[in-house]
Amino acid sequence: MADKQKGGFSEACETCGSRHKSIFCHLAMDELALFNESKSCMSFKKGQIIFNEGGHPLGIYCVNEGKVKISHSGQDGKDQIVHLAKEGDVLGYRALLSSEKYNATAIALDDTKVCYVPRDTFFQVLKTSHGLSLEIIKLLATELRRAVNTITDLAQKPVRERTAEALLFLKETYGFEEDGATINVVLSREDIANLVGTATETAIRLLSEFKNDKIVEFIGKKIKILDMNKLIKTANVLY
Amino acid sequence: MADKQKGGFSEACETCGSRHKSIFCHLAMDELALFNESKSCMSFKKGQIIFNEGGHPLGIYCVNEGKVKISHSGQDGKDQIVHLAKEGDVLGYRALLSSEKYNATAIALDDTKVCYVPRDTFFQVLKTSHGLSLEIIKLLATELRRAVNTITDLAQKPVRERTAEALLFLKETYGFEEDGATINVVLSREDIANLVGTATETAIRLLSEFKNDKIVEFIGKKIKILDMNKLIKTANVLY
DNA sequence: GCTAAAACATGATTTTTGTCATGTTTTAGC
DNA sequence: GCTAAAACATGACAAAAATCATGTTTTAGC
Repeated sequence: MADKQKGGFSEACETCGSRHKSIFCHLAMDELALFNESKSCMSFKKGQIIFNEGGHPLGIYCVNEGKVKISHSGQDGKDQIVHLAKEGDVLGYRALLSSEKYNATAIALDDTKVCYVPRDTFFQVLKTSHGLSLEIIKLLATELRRAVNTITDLAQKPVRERTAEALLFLKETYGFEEDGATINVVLSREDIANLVGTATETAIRLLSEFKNDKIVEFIGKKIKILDMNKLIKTANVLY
Repeated sequence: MADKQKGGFSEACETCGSRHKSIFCHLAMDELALFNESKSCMSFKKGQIIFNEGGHPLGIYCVNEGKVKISHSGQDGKDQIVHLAKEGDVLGYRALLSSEKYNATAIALDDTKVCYVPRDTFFQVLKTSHGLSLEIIKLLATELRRAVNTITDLAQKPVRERTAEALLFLKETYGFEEDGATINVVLSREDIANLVGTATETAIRLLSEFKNDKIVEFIGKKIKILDMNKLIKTANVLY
């Protein structure tokens, strides 16, 4: 199990660096203090489950460090990756806010540290903080727009374009290494396939093609973009 | 152009029947009065555009009567239908809330009556009404879950299953006629294809197959479900 | 360092789906 | 009611993508 602790790596919510990147950026000091009193800090090793589809949400998770994939399971058990989270991202809020079970599973892609804010504290602050409501509304609205764009892509674009687009998305989400070209995340080919929405073999083949076309190069388990223009062209997006 | 008027078919927001089905169900009387003062009533004929992708939202639309398709345009101009609205639904709120341009176009499927609440009034009420914030959050959260499920379907299910599912969705959204079997909406084959996410010819072919399999029957421009069990099985969903 | 499992790779084949072509039916406007 | 346009339909074919099979490489655990 994950290491659940009150002390450990944790610092106070009031001084937390991740906060400024999150929906809690505008909270007042006394509201942050409420969070701080009741929050737990948790560490998850690579591959560990943070929460599970079908489970009941009892709080929200704030990613402090690390990377998390959020995937939704189809009928035959095949996963579709519907979100990739990083430091500053909040997880599990959608289910909590609509009083539903988790509609997806969150798994750490890296060693990950999260702060867990229990349900009651979250709602208590939500009740008084209109700013938080608005931040949540904005976040949901943005996610919804992204989802609609993904729907259109899945319905209309061929797998090759979507695969190229996925690489651009990974770059947007996790950025580059110091070399300014290697995408800073490790995903298996299966994960990439589940992000693109295709068979694993197809994803492998297309990535090999991209390599042959000198669009990308594989550096260990990471992908380095050699020709951004070609990649954008292959993805068929305005950039 | 649409007939924009202050009087006409409109009744007061305070007594509007559609309100109870909408996110405005918990508004106080004085808040409703604010809406009522500033709202416009508009009528759109079948096929008319209510708002256009890329345009700037200046208010929200409350559907009073009629049916509306909301579609997002792909690169090659092919539309993807991302939502179907009916009485009580609110349109255009996502773009307004995230201060973005419209990400989709709304077109009347029927002769449709809407109430238009200008931006400022909406935000004024939103500022004071915590209940409205929560309703909007719930609505967005529900839409987001639906979108995630659609994404998984598009990525994983074959067109035949998705087409059957689309018919079930149309039934859920618009219900049956008095006969208890005919889906109460008229959509062209192209619209159905754009809802399913497939080519028009493929949608036509699959619907013909469903007819041959005695799953559905075509009554004029409407679709009658003859064998619900078979349809559910074809859609491959738990129901 | 050895071994089993997982991940990656690639070929062959089949299935699914889209595209193109063509013809018929229905609808809307004069 | 006539006519043009749109919608519907269907066949033939091509392209895309999934599946199945098999082999190699890498990784993780003892």
